[in-house]
Amino acid sequence: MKKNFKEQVFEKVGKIPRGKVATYGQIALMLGKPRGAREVGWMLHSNDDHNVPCHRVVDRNGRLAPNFGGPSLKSFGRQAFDGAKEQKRRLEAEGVKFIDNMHVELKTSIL
DNA sequence: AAAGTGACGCATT
DNA sequence: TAATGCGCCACTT
Repeated sequence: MKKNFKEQVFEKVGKIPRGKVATYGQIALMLGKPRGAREVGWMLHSNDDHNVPCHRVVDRNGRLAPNFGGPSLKSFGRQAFDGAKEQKRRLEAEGVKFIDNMHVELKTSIL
């Protein structure tokens, strides 16, 4: 259980204001790693701290992380993505607008 | 230590 | 919401 990177990632994600989302790439950029997008998402899946609103983190297209469509997939099925429905509802509750069932308005990104 | 892995990003097909 | 391949960086075994 290292720290460093994860800590930084969590901090950035935790700083995302309510009603906004951030992309892995942007977070990575903030950490000084323009190509570290993967690592950002990785920390989240590896650590999935319930204090970190992973659901506010989307990919560069504004799409949410792959939910694998159902809780049957033990791979993730975490509180972060309890299900596309759940996640969408959650983000909408915070003021994030969806352009599709899986896409949020990138205009709502922190950048 | 080396290889494998991965919730991405971008170019190409 | 194409799919595939390559690159990047950190973590695990």
